[in-house]
Amino acid sequence: MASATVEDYLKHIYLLEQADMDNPVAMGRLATTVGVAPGTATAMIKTLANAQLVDYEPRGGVRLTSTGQQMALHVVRRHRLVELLLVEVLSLDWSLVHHEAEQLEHAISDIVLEKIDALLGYPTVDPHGDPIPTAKGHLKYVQPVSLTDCKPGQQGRIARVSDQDTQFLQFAERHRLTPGMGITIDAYDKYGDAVTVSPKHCDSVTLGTNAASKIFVALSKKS
Amino acid sequence: MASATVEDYLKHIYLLEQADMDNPVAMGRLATTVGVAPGTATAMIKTLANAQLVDYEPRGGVRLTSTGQQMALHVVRRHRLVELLLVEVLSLDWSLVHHEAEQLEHAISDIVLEKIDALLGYPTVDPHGDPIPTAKGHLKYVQPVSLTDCKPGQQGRIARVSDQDTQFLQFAERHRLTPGMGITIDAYDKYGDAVTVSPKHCDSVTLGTNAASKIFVALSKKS
DNA sequence: ACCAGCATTTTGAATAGACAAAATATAAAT
DNA sequence: ATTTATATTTTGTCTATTCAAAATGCTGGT
Repeated sequence: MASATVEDYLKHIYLLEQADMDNPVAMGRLATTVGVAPGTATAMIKTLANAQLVDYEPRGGVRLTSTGQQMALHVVRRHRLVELLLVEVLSLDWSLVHHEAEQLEHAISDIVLEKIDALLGYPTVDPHGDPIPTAKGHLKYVQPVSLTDCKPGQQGRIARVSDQDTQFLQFAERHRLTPGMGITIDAYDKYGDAVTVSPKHCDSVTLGTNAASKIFVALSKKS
Repeated sequence: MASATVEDYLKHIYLLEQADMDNPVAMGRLATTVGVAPGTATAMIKTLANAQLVDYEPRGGVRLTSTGQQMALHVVRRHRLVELLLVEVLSLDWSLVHHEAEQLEHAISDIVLEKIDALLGYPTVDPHGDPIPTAKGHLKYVQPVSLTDCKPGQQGRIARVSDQDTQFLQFAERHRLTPGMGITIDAYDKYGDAVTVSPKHCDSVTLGTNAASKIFVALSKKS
Protein backbone atom coordinates (compact mmCIF):
# COMPACT_ATOMS: atom_id res chain seq x y z
CA MET A 1 0.00 0.00 0.00
CA ALA A 2 1.20 3.45 -0.82
CA SER A 3 1.72 5.74 2.16
CA ALA A 4 -0.36 8.88 2.50
CA THR A 5 2.74 10.81 1.49
CA VAL A 6 3.18 8.86 -1.70
CA GLU A 7 -0.50 9.21 -2.48
CA ASP A 8 -0.20 12.95 -2.07
CA TYR A 9 2.71 13.23 -4.44
CA LEU A 10 0.93 11.14 -7.05
CA LYS A 11 -2.25 13.14 -6.73
CA HIS A 12 -0.48 16.44 -7.09
CA ILE A 13 1.53 15.28 -10.04
CA TYR A 14 -1.69 14.18 -11.66
CA LEU A 15 -3.41 17.47 -11.02
CA LEU A 16 -0.46 19.49 -12.22
CA GLU A 17 -0.08 17.44 -15.39
CA GLN A 18 -3.77 17.89 -15.99
CA ALA A 19 -3.59 21.62 -15.42
CA ASP A 20 -0.68 22.02 -17.77
CA MET A 21 -1.78 20.01 -20.78
CA ASP A 22 0.01 16.81 -19.87
CA ASN A 23 3.40 18.40 -19.85
CA PRO A 24 5.92 16.96 -17.43
CA VAL A 25 5.74 18.57 -14.03
CA ALA A 26 8.64 20.73 -12.89
CA MET A 27 10.19 19.93 -9.55
CA GLY A 28 9.83 23.37 -8.11
CA ARG A 29 6.17 23.46 -8.90
CA LEU A 30 5.62 20.04 -7.45
CA ALA A 31 7.57 20.88 -4.31
CA THR A 32 5.52 23.99 -3.62
CA THR A 33 2.17 22.36 -4.23
CA VAL A 34 3.03 19.38 -2.10
CA GLY A 35 4.45 21.77 0.46
CA VAL A 36 7.98 20.49 0.86
CA ALA A 37 11.48 21.79 0.18
CA PRO A 38 12.71 21.25 -3.37
CA GLY A 39 15.29 18.69 -2.39
CA THR A 40 12.64 16.65 -0.65
CA ALA A 41 10.61 16.45 -3.81
CA THR A 42 13.62 15.32 -5.83
CA ALA A 43 14.34 12.60 -3.32
CA MET A 44 10.77 11.36 -3.29
CA ILE A 45 10.52 11.41 -7.05
CA LYS A 46 13.51 9.13 -7.26
CA THR A 47 11.73 6.66 -5.03
CA LEU A 48 8.59 6.89 -7.09
CA ALA A 49 10.60 6.41 -10.26
CA ASN A 50 12.15 3.31 -8.75
CA ALA A 51 8.71 2.00 -8.00
CA GLN A 52 7.72 2.64 -11.60
CA LEU A 53 5.09 5.12 -10.61
CA VAL A 54 6.60 8.03 -12.50
CA ASP A 55 8.95 8.65 -15.36
CA TYR A 56 11.66 11.01 -14.37
CA GLU A 57 14.29 12.81 -16.40
CA PRO A 58 16.65 14.71 -14.14
CA ARG A 59 15.89 18.37 -14.79
CA GLY A 60 13.23 17.35 -17.21
CA GLY A 61 10.35 16.98 -14.81
CA VAL A 62 8.08 14.10 -13.86
CA ARG A 63 5.22 12.38 -15.55
CA LEU A 64 3.05 9.63 -14.16
CA THR A 65 3.37 6.15 -15.58
CA SER A 66 0.08 4.45 -16.24
CA THR A 67 0.33 2.61 -12.93
CA GLY A 68 1.02 5.90 -11.22
CA GLN A 69 -1.87 7.54 -12.96
CA GLN A 70 -4.17 4.74 -11.95
CA MET A 71 -3.20 5.24 -8.34
CA ALA A 72 -3.53 8.99 -8.61
CA LEU A 73 -7.00 8.67 -10.04
CA HIS A 74 -7.96 6.43 -7.19
CA VAL A 75 -6.88 9.07 -4.72
CA VAL A 76 -8.70 11.77 -6.66
CA ARG A 77 -11.81 9.61 -6.68
CA ARG A 78 -11.66 9.24 -2.92
CA HIS A 79 -11.04 12.93 -2.49
CA ARG A 80 -13.96 14.01 -4.61
CA LEU A 81 -16.42 11.48 -3.31
CA VAL A 82 -15.52 12.46 0.22
CA GLU A 83 -16.01 16.12 -0.61
CA LEU A 84 -19.45 15.37 -1.90
CA LEU A 85 -20.30 13.25 1.12
CA LEU A 86 -19.25 16.06 3.39
CA VAL A 87 -21.42 18.57 1.58
CA GLU A 88 -24.44 16.44 0.81
CA VAL A 89 -24.70 14.21 3.79
CA LEU A 90 -22.90 16.02 6.55
CA SER A 91 -23.90 19.53 5.49
CA LEU A 92 -20.40 20.80 5.75
CA ASP A 93 -19.76 24.12 4.13
CA TRP A 94 -18.74 24.03 0.51
CA SER A 95 -15.71 26.19 1.16
CA LEU A 96 -14.30 23.84 3.78
CA VAL A 97 -14.63 20.41 2.28
CA HIS A 98 -11.46 20.44 0.28
CA HIS A 99 -9.31 20.83 3.33
CA GLU A 100 -11.14 18.14 5.24
CA ALA A 101 -10.98 15.74 2.34
CA GLU A 102 -7.22 16.08 2.19
CA GLN A 103 -7.00 14.02 5.34
CA LEU A 104 -9.85 11.66 4.74
CA GLU A 105 -8.83 10.67 1.24
CA HIS A 106 -6.04 8.56 2.70
CA ALA A 107 -8.19 6.75 5.21
CA ILE A 108 -11.04 5.46 3.08
CA SER A 109 -10.99 1.79 2.13
CA ASP A 110 -12.42 0.55 -1.13
CA ILE A 111 -15.37 -0.98 0.57
CA VAL A 112 -16.31 2.24 2.33
CA LEU A 113 -15.68 4.18 -0.84
CA GLU A 114 -18.15 2.13 -2.78
CA LYS A 115 -20.73 2.59 -0.04
CA ILE A 116 -20.27 6.33 -0.28
CA ASP A 117 -20.57 6.19 -4.03
CA ALA A 118 -23.82 4.24 -3.75
CA LEU A 119 -25.26 6.49 -1.06
CA LEU A 120 -24.63 9.52 -3.23
CA GLY A 121 -26.19 7.85 -6.24
CA TYR A 122 -23.04 7.37 -8.29
CA PRO A 123 -22.37 11.05 -8.87
CA THR A 124 -20.14 12.28 -11.67
CA VAL A 125 -18.95 15.60 -10.31
CA ASP A 126 -17.85 16.86 -6.92
CA PRO A 127 -19.10 20.02 -5.18
CA HIS A 128 -16.72 22.21 -7.16
CA GLY A 129 -17.77 20.74 -10.45
CA ASP A 130 -14.69 18.58 -10.84
CA PRO A 131 -15.33 15.20 -12.40
CA ILE A 132 -15.16 12.08 -10.24
CA PRO A 133 -13.12 9.23 -11.71
CA THR A 134 -14.87 5.88 -11.84
CA ALA A 135 -13.69 2.93 -9.77
CA LYS A 136 -11.87 1.70 -12.86
CA GLY A 137 -10.09 5.01 -13.16
CA HIS A 138 -12.01 6.43 -16.07
CA LEU A 139 -12.78 10.06 -16.23
CA LYS A 140 -14.33 12.23 -18.84
CA TYR A 141 -12.43 15.41 -18.64
CA VAL A 142 -14.34 18.15 -20.36
CA GLN A 143 -12.78 21.46 -19.57
CA PRO A 144 -15.62 23.94 -19.84
CA VAL A 145 -15.10 27.52 -20.94
CA SER A 146 -13.48 29.91 -18.52
CA LEU A 147 -15.28 33.16 -17.76
CA THR A 148 -12.36 34.96 -19.30
CA ASP A 149 -13.19 33.33 -22.62
CA CYS A 150 -16.80 34.45 -22.65
CA LYS A 151 -18.31 37.32 -24.58
CA PRO A 152 -20.77 39.79 -23.12
CA GLY A 153 -24.34 38.67 -23.65
CA GLN A 154 -23.59 35.00 -23.43
CA GLN A 155 -25.46 32.85 -20.98
CA GLY A 156 -24.74 29.55 -19.34
CA ARG A 157 -24.42 27.83 -16.05
CA ILE A 158 -21.44 27.55 -13.79
CA ALA A 159 -19.80 24.21 -14.31
CA ARG A 160 -16.75 24.42 -12.15
CA VAL A 161 -15.00 26.62 -9.64
CA SER A 162 -11.44 25.52 -9.71
CA ASP A 163 -9.63 26.86 -6.71
CA GLN A 164 -9.55 25.30 -3.30
CA ASP A 165 -8.83 28.34 -1.25
CA THR A 166 -11.46 28.70 1.45
CA GLN A 167 -11.48 32.49 1.25
CA PHE A 168 -12.03 32.47 -2.46
CA LEU A 169 -14.76 29.87 -2.22
CA GLN A 170 -16.51 31.84 0.47
CA PHE A 171 -16.41 34.86 -1.79
CA ALA A 172 -17.83 32.82 -4.65
CA GLU A 173 -20.56 31.42 -2.47
CA ARG A 174 -21.49 34.85 -1.20
CA HIS A 175 -22.06 35.99 -4.76
CA ARG A 176 -23.83 32.82 -5.79
CA LEU A 177 -21.03 31.77 -8.08
CA THR A 178 -21.44 28.08 -7.37
CA PRO A 179 -21.72 25.11 -9.73
CA GLY A 180 -25.13 24.78 -11.31
CA MET A 181 -26.00 28.44 -11.05
CA GLY A 182 -27.21 30.05 -14.28
CA ILE A 183 -25.40 33.25 -15.18
CA THR A 184 -25.22 35.92 -17.82
CA ILE A 185 -22.02 37.62 -18.88
CA ASP A 186 -22.75 41.33 -18.73
CA ALA A 187 -19.47 42.88 -19.67
CA TYR A 188 -15.88 41.98 -20.34
CA ASP A 189 -13.40 44.75 -20.14
CA LYS A 190 -10.17 43.35 -21.41
CA TYR A 191 -8.05 46.35 -20.58
CA GLY A 192 -9.76 47.09 -17.32
CA ASP A 193 -9.02 43.46 -16.49
CA ALA A 194 -12.58 42.81 -15.37
CA VAL A 195 -15.56 40.60 -16.11
CA THR A 196 -19.05 41.39 -14.91
CA VAL A 197 -21.57 38.60 -14.56
CA SER A 198 -25.08 38.23 -13.18
CA PRO A 199 -26.06 35.05 -11.45
CA LYS A 200 -29.73 34.37 -12.14
CA HIS A 201 -31.96 36.36 -9.80
CA CYS A 202 -28.99 37.80 -8.00
CA ASP A 203 -26.90 40.92 -7.99
CA SER A 204 -24.21 41.18 -10.60
CA VAL A 205 -20.57 40.88 -9.63
CA THR A 206 -17.43 42.19 -11.21
CA LEU A 207 -14.38 39.99 -11.06
CA GLY A 208 -10.78 40.57 -11.98
CA THR A 209 -9.65 38.24 -14.73
CA ASN A 210 -7.54 36.45 -12.20
CA ALA A 211 -10.58 35.36 -10.29
CA ALA A 212 -12.68 34.99 -13.41
CA SER A 213 -10.23 32.52 -14.86
CA LYS A 214 -11.04 30.11 -12.07
CA ILE A 215 -14.70 30.00 -12.92
CA PHE A 216 -15.86 27.86 -15.80
CA VAL A 217 -19.22 27.85 -17.47
CA ALA A 218 -21.16 25.59 -19.77
CA LEU A 219 -22.57 28.04 -22.30
CA SER A 220 -26.14 27.79 -23.50
CA LYS A 221 -26.77 27.64 -27.24
CA LYS A 222 -25.63 30.74 -29.05
CA SER A 223 -27.46 33.89 -28.13
CA MET B 1 -1.26 17.68 17.14
CA ALA B 2 -0.59 14.14 18.18
CA SER B 3 0.43 11.77 15.40
CA ALA B 4 -1.81 8.85 14.51
CA THR B 5 0.74 6.62 16.25
CA VAL B 6 0.56 8.55 19.48
CA GLU B 7 -3.22 8.59 19.30
CA ASP B 8 -3.20 4.84 18.94
CA TYR B 9 -1.02 4.28 21.96
CA LEU B 10 -3.18 6.58 24.06
CA LYS B 11 -6.37 4.92 22.92
CA HIS B 12 -5.08 1.46 23.68
CA ILE B 13 -3.77 2.44 27.07
CA TYR B 14 -7.15 3.89 27.83
CA LEU B 15 -9.00 0.78 26.75
CA LEU B 16 -6.66 -1.50 28.62
CA GLU B 17 -6.87 0.54 31.81
CA GLN B 18 -10.62 0.46 31.47
CA ALA B 19 -10.70 -3.26 30.92
CA ASP B 20 -8.54 -3.93 33.93
CA MET B 21 -10.14 -1.77 36.58
CA ASP B 22 -7.85 1.21 36.18
CA ASN B 23 -4.75 -0.73 37.01
CA PRO B 24 -1.57 0.43 35.32
CA VAL B 25 -1.05 -1.21 31.96
CA ALA B 26 1.83 -3.65 31.58
CA MET B 27 4.23 -3.07 28.73
CA GLY B 28 3.90 -6.48 27.21
CA ARG B 29 0.16 -6.19 27.07
CA LEU B 30 0.35 -2.74 25.55
CA ALA B 31 2.92 -3.83 23.00
CA THR B 32 0.80 -6.71 21.78
CA THR B 33 -2.41 -4.76 21.54
CA VAL B 34 -0.74 -1.90 19.72
CA GLY B 35 1.02 -4.48 17.58
CA VAL B 36 4.66 -3.56 18.10
CA ALA B 37 7.72 -5.17 19.64
CA PRO B 38 8.08 -4.73 23.40
CA GLY B 39 11.07 -2.44 23.12
CA THR B 40 9.15 -0.18 20.80
CA ALA B 41 6.42 0.28 23.32
CA THR B 42 8.91 1.12 26.05
CA ALA B 43 10.52 3.73 23.84
CA MET B 44 7.22 5.31 22.92
CA ILE B 45 6.02 5.35 26.49
CA LYS B 46 9.08 7.32 27.47
CA THR B 47 8.19 9.93 24.90
CA LEU B 48 4.62 10.03 26.09
CA ALA B 49 5.81 10.35 29.68
CA ASN B 50 7.98 13.28 28.63
CA ALA B 51 5.00 14.90 27.05
CA GLN B 52 3.07 14.43 30.29
CA LEU B 53 0.54 12.20 28.64
CA VAL B 54 1.23 9.18 30.80
CA ASP B 55 2.71 8.37 34.17
CA TYR B 56 5.32 5.73 33.89
CA GLU B 57 7.16 3.71 36.49
CA PRO B 58 9.83 1.54 34.88
CA ARG B 59 8.57 -2.02 35.28
CA GLY B 60 5.48 -0.71 36.95
CA GLY B 61 3.36 -0.09 33.90
CA VAL B 62 1.69 3.00 32.43
CA ARG B 63 -1.31 5.03 33.37
CA LEU B 64 -2.77 7.96 31.50
CA THR B 65 -2.46 11.42 33.00
CA SER B 66 -5.61 13.45 32.82
CA THR B 67 -4.36 15.21 29.70
CA GLY B 68 -3.59 11.84 28.18
CA GLN B 69 -6.97 10.53 29.12
CA GLN B 70 -8.65 13.55 27.61
CA MET B 71 -6.87 12.89 24.35
CA ALA B 72 -7.63 9.20 24.47
CA LEU B 73 -11.30 9.90 25.00
CA HIS B 74 -11.28 12.19 22.03
CA VAL B 75 -9.90 9.41 19.87
CA VAL B 76 -12.41 6.95 21.25
CA ARG B 77 -15.18 9.42 20.55
CA ARG B 78 -14.08 9.72 16.93
CA HIS B 79 -13.76 5.98 16.63
CA ARG B 80 -17.20 5.24 17.95
CA LEU B 81 -19.00 8.00 16.12
CA VAL B 82 -17.36 6.88 12.91
CA GLU B 83 -18.43 3.30 13.54
CA LEU B 84 -21.98 4.42 13.97
CA LEU B 85 -21.83 6.58 10.87
CA LEU B 86 -20.57 3.64 8.89
CA VAL B 87 -23.36 1.39 10.08
CA GLU B 88 -26.24 3.83 10.12
CA VAL B 89 -25.54 6.05 7.18
CA LEU B 90 -23.32 4.03 4.92
CA SER B 91 -24.90 0.65 5.65
CA LEU B 92 -21.59 -0.98 6.25
CA ASP B 93 -21.70 -4.33 7.92
CA TRP B 94 -21.60 -4.30 11.70
CA SER B 95 -18.75 -6.75 11.78
CA LEU B 96 -16.50 -4.61 9.60
CA VAL B 97 -16.83 -1.15 11.03
CA HIS B 98 -14.26 -1.48 13.75
CA HIS B 99 -11.49 -2.12 11.32
CA GLU B 100 -12.50 0.73 9.05
CA ALA B 101 -12.82 3.12 11.93
CA GLU B 102 -9.26 2.39 12.99
CA GLN B 103 -8.07 4.38 10.02
CA LEU B 104 -10.73 7.03 9.94
CA GLU B 105 -10.49 7.94 13.59
CA HIS B 106 -7.23 9.75 12.90
CA ALA B 107 -8.49 11.73 9.94
CA ILE B 108 -11.63 13.34 11.32
CA SER B 109 -11.45 16.98 12.31
CA ASP B 110 -13.50 18.42 15.13
CA ILE B 111 -15.77 20.22 12.78
CA VAL B 112 -16.57 17.10 10.80
CA LEU B 113 -16.94 15.13 14.00
CA GLU B 114 -19.59 17.46 15.31
CA LYS B 115 -21.44 17.23 12.01
CA ILE B 116 -21.46 13.46 12.30
CA ASP B 117 -22.65 13.69 15.88
CA ALA B 118 -25.51 15.96 14.83
CA LEU B 119 -26.46 13.83 11.85
CA LEU B 120 -26.70 10.79 14.07
CA GLY B 121 -28.77 12.64 16.62
CA TYR B 122 -26.17 12.83 19.39
CA PRO B 123 -26.05 9.10 20.06
CA THR B 124 -24.72 7.69 23.32
CA VAL B 125 -23.58 4.24 22.24
CA ASP B 126 -21.82 2.83 19.21
CA PRO B 127 -22.93 -0.20 17.19
CA HIS B 128 -21.33 -2.61 19.66
CA GLY B 129 -23.01 -1.00 22.60
CA ASP B 130 -19.92 0.84 23.77
CA PRO B 131 -20.56 4.30 25.16
CA ILE B 132 -19.55 7.36 23.15
CA PRO B 133 -17.66 10.00 25.11
CA THR B 134 -19.03 13.52 24.83
CA ALA B 135 -17.08 16.30 23.16
CA LYS B 136 -15.97 17.38 26.61
CA GLY B 137 -14.66 13.91 27.29
CA HIS B 138 -17.37 12.74 29.63
CA LEU B 139 -18.52 9.20 29.56
CA LYS B 140 -20.87 7.24 31.70
CA TYR B 141 -19.31 3.88 31.89
CA VAL B 142 -21.85 1.38 33.09
CA GLN B 143 -20.49 -2.09 32.65
CA PRO B 144 -23.55 -4.26 32.19
CA VAL B 145 -23.66 -7.86 33.34
CA SER B 146 -21.77 -10.43 31.35
CA LEU B 147 -23.67 -13.49 30.14
CA THR B 148 -21.41 -15.56 32.33
CA ASP B 149 -22.85 -13.80 35.38
CA CYS B 150 -26.45 -14.55 34.51
CA LYS B 151 -28.69 -17.19 36.00
CA PRO B 152 -30.96 -19.41 33.98
CA GLY B 153 -34.41 -17.92 33.62
CA GLN B 154 -33.23 -14.33 33.62
CA GLN B 155 -34.22 -12.05 30.79
CA GLY B 156 -32.77 -8.86 29.41
CA ARG B 157 -31.49 -7.25 26.33
CA ILE B 158 -28.04 -7.32 24.87
CA ALA B 159 -26.24 -4.15 25.79
CA ARG B 160 -22.79 -4.72 24.45
CA VAL B 161 -20.72 -7.12 22.40
CA SER B 162 -17.18 -6.39 23.35
CA ASP B 163 -14.86 -7.95 20.87
CA GLN B 164 -13.78 -6.46 17.60
CA ASP B 165 -12.90 -9.58 15.75
CA THR B 166 -14.82 -9.70 12.49
CA GLN B 167 -15.29 -13.47 12.64
CA PHE B 168 -16.72 -13.34 16.11
CA LEU B 169 -19.01 -10.46 15.23
CA GLN B 170 -20.26 -12.29 12.18
CA PHE B 171 -21.03 -15.26 14.36
CA ALA B 172 -22.87 -13.05 16.82
CA GLU B 173 -24.84 -11.41 14.06
CA ARG B 174 -25.79 -14.74 12.55
CA HIS B 175 -27.32 -15.76 15.84
CA ARG B 176 -28.94 -12.40 16.44
CA LEU B 177 -26.71 -11.64 19.38
CA THR B 178 -26.54 -7.93 18.64
CA PRO B 179 -27.07 -4.91 20.88
CA GLY B 180 -30.69 -4.20 21.59
CA MET B 181 -31.86 -7.75 21.09
CA GLY B 182 -33.98 -9.18 23.90
CA ILE B 183 -32.80 -12.54 25.17
CA THR B 184 -33.55 -15.16 27.76
CA ILE B 185 -30.91 -17.20 29.55
CA ASP B 186 -31.96 -20.79 29.19
CA ALA B 187 -29.19 -22.67 30.89
CA TYR B 188 -25.81 -22.15 32.43
CA ASP B 189 -23.67 -25.19 32.80
CA LYS B 190 -20.71 -24.10 34.85
CA TYR B 191 -18.80 -27.33 34.53
CA GLY B 192 -19.70 -27.92 30.93
CA ASP B 193 -18.41 -24.39 30.37
CA ALA B 194 -21.49 -23.39 28.41
CA VAL B 195 -24.31 -20.87 28.41
CA THR B 196 -27.46 -21.30 26.37
CA VAL B 197 -29.52 -18.27 25.44
CA SER B 198 -32.53 -17.55 23.25
CA PRO B 199 -32.71 -14.32 21.38
CA LYS B 200 -36.35 -13.24 21.15
CA HIS B 201 -38.14 -15.00 18.31
CA CYS B 202 -34.98 -16.78 17.28
CA ASP B 203 -33.31 -20.11 17.75
CA SER B 204 -31.37 -20.60 20.93
CA VAL B 205 -27.59 -20.73 20.89
CA THR B 206 -25.09 -22.34 23.17
CA LEU B 207 -21.88 -20.48 23.78
CA GLY B 208 -18.70 -21.42 25.57
CA THR B 209 -18.02 -19.17 28.52
CA ASN B 210 -15.18 -17.65 26.60
CA ALA B 211 -17.54 -16.28 24.01
CA ALA B 212 -20.29 -15.64 26.53
CA SER B 213 -18.01 -13.43 28.57
CA LYS B 214 -17.85 -10.98 25.67
CA ILE B 215 -21.59 -10.47 25.63
CA PHE B 216 -23.18 -8.19 28.15
CA VAL B 217 -26.82 -7.80 28.96
CA ALA B 218 -29.01 -5.32 30.75
CA LEU B 219 -31.25 -7.54 32.84
CA SER B 220 -34.95 -6.91 33.13
CA LYS B 221 -36.50 -6.64 36.60
CA LYS B 222 -36.22 -9.80 38.64
CA SER B 223 -38.07 -12.78 37.25
C1' DA C 1 19.49 -17.37 50.05
C1' DC C 2 19.51 -18.80 45.21
C1' DC C 3 18.28 -19.57 40.70
C1' DA C 4 15.11 -20.20 36.65
C1' DG C 5 11.96 -18.11 33.90
C1' DC C 6 9.64 -14.23 32.35
C1' DA C 7 8.81 -9.41 31.51
C1' DT C 8 11.05 -5.36 30.65
C1' DT C 9 14.51 -2.27 29.24
C1' DT C 10 18.70 -1.16 26.58
C1' DT C 11 21.32 -1.05 22.63
C1' DG C 12 22.36 -0.73 17.92
C1' DA C 13 20.60 -0.29 13.57
C1' DA C 14 17.10 0.43 9.89
C1' DT C 15 13.47 3.10 7.16
C1' DA C 16 10.56 6.96 5.68
C1' DG C 17 10.37 11.49 5.26
C1' DA C 18 11.85 16.06 5.91
C1' DC C 19 15.12 20.46 6.00
C1' DA C 20 18.98 23.68 4.96
C1' DA C 21 22.57 24.86 2.46
C1' DA C 22 26.07 23.92 -0.95
C1' DA C 23 26.96 22.43 -5.64
C1' DT C 24 25.60 22.13 -10.33
C1' DA C 25 23.22 22.51 -14.62
C1' DT C 26 20.55 25.14 -17.90
C1' DA C 27 18.47 28.87 -20.25
C1' DA C 28 18.43 33.88 -21.03
C1' DA C 29 20.72 38.01 -21.75
C1' DT C 30 24.24 40.41 -22.88
C1' DA D 1 30.79 33.10 -25.93
C1' DT D 2 30.36 34.49 -21.31
C1' DT D 3 28.00 35.74 -17.61
C1' DT D 4 23.97 35.65 -14.75
C1' DA D 5 19.86 34.14 -12.77
C1' DT D 6 17.11 30.42 -11.67
C1' DA D 7 15.80 25.73 -11.09
C1' DT D 8 17.42 21.40 -9.67
C1' DT D 9 20.14 18.13 -7.44
C1' DT D 10 23.43 16.66 -3.76
C1' DT D 11 24.94 16.32 0.69
C1' DG D 12 24.74 16.03 5.44
C1' DT D 13 21.65 15.93 9.20
C1' DC D 14 17.41 15.40 11.88
C1' DT D 15 13.08 13.23 13.86
C1' DA D 16 9.76 9.63 14.42
C1' DT D 17 9.02 5.11 14.45
C1' DT D 18 10.20 0.54 14.11
C1' DC D 19 12.88 -4.16 14.93
C1' DA D 20 16.01 -7.83 16.82
C1' DA D 21 18.78 -9.25 20.12
C1' DA D 22 21.33 -8.60 24.32
C1' DA D 23 21.22 -7.14 29.07
C1' DT D 24 18.81 -6.56 33.24
C1' DG D 25 15.61 -6.93 37.01
C1' DC D 26 11.93 -9.30 39.50
C1' DT D 27 9.36 -13.20 41.44
C1' DG D 28 8.20 -17.67 42.84
C1' DG D 29 9.74 -21.87 44.01
C1' DT D 30 13.15 -24.50 46.28
